[in-house]
Amino acid sequence: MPGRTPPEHREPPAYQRIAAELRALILDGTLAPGQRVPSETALRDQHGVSKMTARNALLALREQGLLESRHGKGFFVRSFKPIRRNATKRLSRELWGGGRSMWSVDVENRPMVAVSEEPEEAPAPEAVAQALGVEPGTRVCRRSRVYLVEDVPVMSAVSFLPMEVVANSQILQVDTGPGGIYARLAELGHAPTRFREELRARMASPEESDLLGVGSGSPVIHVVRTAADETGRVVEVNEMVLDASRFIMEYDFTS
Amino acid sequence: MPGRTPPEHREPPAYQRIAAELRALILDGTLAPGQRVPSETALRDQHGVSKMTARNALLALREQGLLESRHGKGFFVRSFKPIRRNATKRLSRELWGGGRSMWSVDVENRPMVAVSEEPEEAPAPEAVAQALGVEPGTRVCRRSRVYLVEDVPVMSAVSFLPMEVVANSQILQVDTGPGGIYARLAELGHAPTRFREELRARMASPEESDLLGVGSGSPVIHVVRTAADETGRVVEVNEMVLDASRFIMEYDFTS
DNA sequence: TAGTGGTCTAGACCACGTT
DNA sequence: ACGTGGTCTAGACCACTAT
Repeated sequence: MPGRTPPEHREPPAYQRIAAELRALILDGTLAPGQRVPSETALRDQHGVSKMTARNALLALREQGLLESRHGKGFFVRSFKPIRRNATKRLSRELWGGGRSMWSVDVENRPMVAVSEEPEEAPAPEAVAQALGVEPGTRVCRRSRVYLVEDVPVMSAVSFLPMEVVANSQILQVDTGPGGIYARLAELGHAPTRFREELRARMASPEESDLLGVGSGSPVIHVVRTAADETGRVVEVNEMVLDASRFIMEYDFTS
Repeated sequence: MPGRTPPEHREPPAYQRIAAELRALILDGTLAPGQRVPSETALRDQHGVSKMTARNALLALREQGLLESRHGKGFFVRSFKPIRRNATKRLSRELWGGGRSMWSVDVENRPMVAVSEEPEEAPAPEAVAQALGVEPGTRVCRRSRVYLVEDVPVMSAVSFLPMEVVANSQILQVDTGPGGIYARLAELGHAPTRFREELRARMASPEESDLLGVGSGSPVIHVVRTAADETGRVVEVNEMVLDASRFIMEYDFTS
């Protein structure tokens, strides 16, 4: 006879009870962000369950984004200090006067620094080629970079630009100079003025969770920004992958 | 002596091998969306592992959003037929002429129908009160609804509107009439013209995965839309939770 | 009744990180 | 050496769905 706890009518499973208990401790602040939670063995002893059941409770919370695990160290309460990213800066002040926003915790914007790879000439992926209006496989300028906040990567971005536009410009250098890509595009007579951002949320792939340092099973935000100049010519396609737990995306617009 | 497979130098765990195998079958279409994948016991026999290990492979894929499970029926390949939601309709045609978008698969927009609850007068939650510019706890009009596509819920939305604005209007009825809330607000002299959407992605809470019918561990998109009239007065705060696997969010804007 | 997923046990060994 | 998470076994029983 296995030592099962006698199931009362419609009792939730043990791992959920344990998870709920920890969840409460996290939400009321008893377990603070960054802090270690009781280990698998500790929970096993405390609750008189097997190690697997204790572990299941922790996994459930990790899946819900409340915990992260570090091999050999423990499970830790994840902190959510969101970075506000407002794509429509020009409009926002005009419309809202700077104030008034939900989730207004932690607005102090810590600096975000970009670490760029060497730009390269590469064939355009299918979808990018279509957006740029070139034949699939056409060679385009590819710029890849990772953004860090407090030395941890929070976002990766890959830009694609048509070679005819950027040829012989500083955009082909690692350092694009003051104002970045967009300033250089403006000097080339292709100032980007029209933008579209397409946005999805999904689970991080193994590579992405590795790159962004988030646990497997964490969500990411996948953004494709298409930028066109005044004539409607697409001059940049920028594919971004963001650690969803660190960002709030803001868009302002009018009727 | 337990019957472990002898670990070669740096071999990936068995459940990951099995998961990778299934993943490949899904990605190359051998296992089509909606189709059932081999059961836990089938995988156990096929790969000579324990049931728990087979199950772990399936759970990993579920966590990555590739599978969903139905108790007593099986694990099924999830289908991704995205719904495009363009919040900035007015601008989009103007800027992009209707065409050109990434992820352009499955654009045929299946109709989305709303099922509304009876509107009610309720105290405004903290954040909502702040956005509406009223005292916390002030009673406001609360409209809750669920949106269905092909009879499955894909999004829930709760709107909050100031009582002074909507008093004695059709907005307090279940059926708001042609054009919906915004048309009524316009008639009341408060046509919403300025919008902000704040957007986060995170794991679904247990209640949300229940409501949206997504497996535990699926991501949702959490949007708060703030709408103001010409004078800048906030006339609606709309909190939406979307099944992330079903939506592509589109925003168009200018420099 | 049979097959499926969901929970659970009581162990085991491995890999990682710290002491 | 020790504590931690990560993987795994060989069973068991429960709950749900179908036949």
